[in-house]
Amino acid sequence: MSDKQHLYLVDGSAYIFRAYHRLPPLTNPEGTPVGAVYGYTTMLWKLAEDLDKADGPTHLAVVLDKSGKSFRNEIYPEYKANRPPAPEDLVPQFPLIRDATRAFSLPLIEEPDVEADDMIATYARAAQRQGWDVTIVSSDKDLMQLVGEVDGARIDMLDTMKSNRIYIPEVEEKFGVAPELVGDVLALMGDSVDNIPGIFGVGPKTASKLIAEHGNLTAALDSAGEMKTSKLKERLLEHRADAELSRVLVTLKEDCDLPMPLEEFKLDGVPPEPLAAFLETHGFNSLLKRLGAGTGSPERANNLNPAKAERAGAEASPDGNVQDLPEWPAVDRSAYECVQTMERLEHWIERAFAARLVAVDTETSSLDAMQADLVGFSLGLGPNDACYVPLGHFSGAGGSDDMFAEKPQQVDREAAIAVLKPLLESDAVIKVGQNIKYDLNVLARCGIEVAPVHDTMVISFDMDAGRSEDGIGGGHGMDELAARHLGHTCMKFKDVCGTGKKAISFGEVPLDKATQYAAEDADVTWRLYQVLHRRLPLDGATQVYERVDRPLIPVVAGMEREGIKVDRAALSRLSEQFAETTARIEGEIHEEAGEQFTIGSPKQLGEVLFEKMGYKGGKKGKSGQYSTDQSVLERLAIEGATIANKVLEYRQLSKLKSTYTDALQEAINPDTGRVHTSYSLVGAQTGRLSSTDPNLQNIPIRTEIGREIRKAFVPEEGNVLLAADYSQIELRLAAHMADVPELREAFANGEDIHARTAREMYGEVDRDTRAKAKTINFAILYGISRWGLAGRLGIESDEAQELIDTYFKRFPGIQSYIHATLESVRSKGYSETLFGRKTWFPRINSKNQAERQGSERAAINAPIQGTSADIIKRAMARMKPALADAGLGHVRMLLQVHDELVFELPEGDVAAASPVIEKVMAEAAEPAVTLSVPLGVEIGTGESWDAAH
DNA sequence: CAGGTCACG
DNA sequence: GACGTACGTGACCTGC
Repeated sequence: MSDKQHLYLVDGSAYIFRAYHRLPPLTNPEGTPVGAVYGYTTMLWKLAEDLDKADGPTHLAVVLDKSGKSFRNEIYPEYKANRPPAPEDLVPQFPLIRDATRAFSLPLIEEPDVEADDMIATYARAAQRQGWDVTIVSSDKDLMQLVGEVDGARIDMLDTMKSNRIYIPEVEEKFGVAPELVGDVLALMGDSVDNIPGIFGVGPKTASKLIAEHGNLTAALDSAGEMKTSKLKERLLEHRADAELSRVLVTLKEDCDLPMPLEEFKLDGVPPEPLAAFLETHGFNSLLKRLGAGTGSPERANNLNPAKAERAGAEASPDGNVQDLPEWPAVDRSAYECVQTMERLEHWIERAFAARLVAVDTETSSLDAMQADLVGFSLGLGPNDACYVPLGHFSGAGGSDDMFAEKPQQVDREAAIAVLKPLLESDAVIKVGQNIKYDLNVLARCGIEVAPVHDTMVISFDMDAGRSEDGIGGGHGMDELAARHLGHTCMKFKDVCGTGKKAISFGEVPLDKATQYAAEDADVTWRLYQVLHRRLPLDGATQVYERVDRPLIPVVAGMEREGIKVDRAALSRLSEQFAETTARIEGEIHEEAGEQFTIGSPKQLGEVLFEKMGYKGGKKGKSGQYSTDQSVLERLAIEGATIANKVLEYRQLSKLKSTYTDALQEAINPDTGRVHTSYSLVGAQTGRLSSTDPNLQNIPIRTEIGREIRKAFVPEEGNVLLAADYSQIELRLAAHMADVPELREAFANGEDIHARTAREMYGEVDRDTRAKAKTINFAILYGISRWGLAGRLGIESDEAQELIDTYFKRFPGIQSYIHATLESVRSKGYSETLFGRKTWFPRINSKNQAERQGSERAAINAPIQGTSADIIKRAMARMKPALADAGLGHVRMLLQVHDELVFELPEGDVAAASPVIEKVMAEAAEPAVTLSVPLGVEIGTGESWDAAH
């Protein structure tokens, strides 16, 4: 046996985070949480036991991070800037970790302003130079750079949680390159935990491939020039500097000052007294017993550690620790538990309380949260650590209420809700959902007010709106997110419930299958949260998520539950009236055409108009079909085609009937008697909400007949509807953002903005010039083109160009705003609102002109439309507390229509509520943003939505 | 399921 | 030289 020295360096800080996540929340006799300490202690115990083995330590030291800044912060202030604070029941364990180390009489290295990794690297190299072998007790990927041999002295790593050694082959397997190139791979990948940028969109796979192919980082970056056009190429070229900075950040500092010479790390056995005292203090009785016996294997010894938790910990992921995210075990649907007894349910709920963060998903009988019955719910606590709790499953025909239906063993519904409620309402436990607004509504209808919440869908939207990965798509649905971020394919709902006529409700799904599907959702949601949430600060999206969108989730859920009353009888009368009129017009059209045909078919209509009847008109689009839209028909009408006017009227009425008067009656909820829309928080790339089932954001208003439909939206007896509109908010924002003094001044003075524009452009204001100015103003907001403006104004395109030139000359701020916005979007890939909301434009540099120009127009509009959306969202989030403060807690906010909020309130409260609503809306940008224009708010009230305008 | 059309901001 | 021609949505209808 050689007398070769072998130094063990324990990465204590990394270990305790992992132990914290892995182990159950034990407490010592004093009530201090000690779960992580216990894990740490058993780990040291195990190392100490190896003392006499061949490969065991002759020297050992524990290295801890001490708070402070390292050299990395000097070159990159954002380094580790997004680290969340340590969980509050881990904080008191840090000093205990030191106590534990001292109890083992082990040297402890803890230097201010030096990171543990650098200290470990320095000691490891120093020992290696002396010909010692070194084992680094850690699984930190950054440290893998050190692995290897110099002159017969080896550095390897030991992951005690997985009990495996990491040497060159293991590193090569993980990174696809030799250890000395690991830093280059890391530089490309980046690290969201430490806030190391890397190259966005380049993950471990691409990074190792590039480095393996080109040999090093510089060569890999240089190769981008020769690559075929691709996302990757763009990213490599654009973010080269980030990668180079990252390379410096991931490089370990190997020449720190050594606070203690290596020789002092010599192990001389563990004196039993201090250790015994420590074990006793914290109630680690089984270890204490082993110590008394002088032998034994600490890893089996625990009376603190419930057997189940031990098992779960050992099988489950390393943990929720970030460095190990890619090491999660694959989704294993057989690992999920179907909870069928109260005892097991209480166990899960206890564990969820301890975990402080739980993924929640409800399974129901309907996609409509306001009609859905709760069929079951799932909880997720970690990778493959998830359960499904069936509540309303049944088999056989008749439905869950059928007394003949067979029901599997399930927890009693009311009892389950009773134990679930404290968990879901606890301030101390974060509930994570994918589109959790849905679950909020379902559960609110069960009497549970879920809070606080996170939503993986919204987090994704706030970082990645508009982004589309090649081939995968850019949506924010769970299946897509799982594919994109976890490389996992989710079980499809239709594989569980079938599709079309054969579809069954989730309650009919057998429990084993239901458990696989439902618990997987919770598992995947938990994983997505881990991956996405920590990216928020890195992507600069924390502000928008925390200050705009996250607070909005419960607010919008509440609005959906409120719904709005519609006058069914009035809608019904309109439907009848529209039916009669369309029938009459249909006859007239057929007569004029000389044949029966389907007027609602653009194909048939086009053929009748342009072939049979011989009107002139062009083909359009790839389909080769005649266009028969409004503008075409209006042109024909001017040319004397009476049939065109009839078709227009027919179209208008059949649209109003099918989309509104018929559909809205159908949409009345039988339980509440009101119409409940569903808002999508991720529907519009710009950050606007969208409304579906039914869409209450496109209720007619522009025509007299259309307004009849608005009249059917009414308050309850004794109440009124109040509509509060931002006036010209997008133009105001344009005036602010583009810094146009004339327009700012006009808004400040309360002038008619289109008239002011007309005065600036034409020198005089009349009906005609004001109308033109109005068109031009809107054209600006939407990204102008000479042809587009020409089409709208009915002028030639060179004349339109002159108008545009005049506009830019009068308002040079607008031109430079557009220029600067486009330049920024071209280089960064995204636009930004005043509140930091990003919208990505992946086609902004497309070679396809139409594609590129389309992106350019959208990119000009997005900051303005998006800022407006941010502002009204902030107003919405503040509205309820502001009203409550004014003693108006009963005022109900019902609808949002982009620049308008609709409320229902007792008539007598209008005078008190109006100024509160106006103030909240007018001041909604503050204090985050101070606008140079006032935000005007117009308020109206009435006995219908129409009357409130 | 895509395309055309049209309702809204 | 052709491309399409104002931004953002959702619902309904027809016809493949």
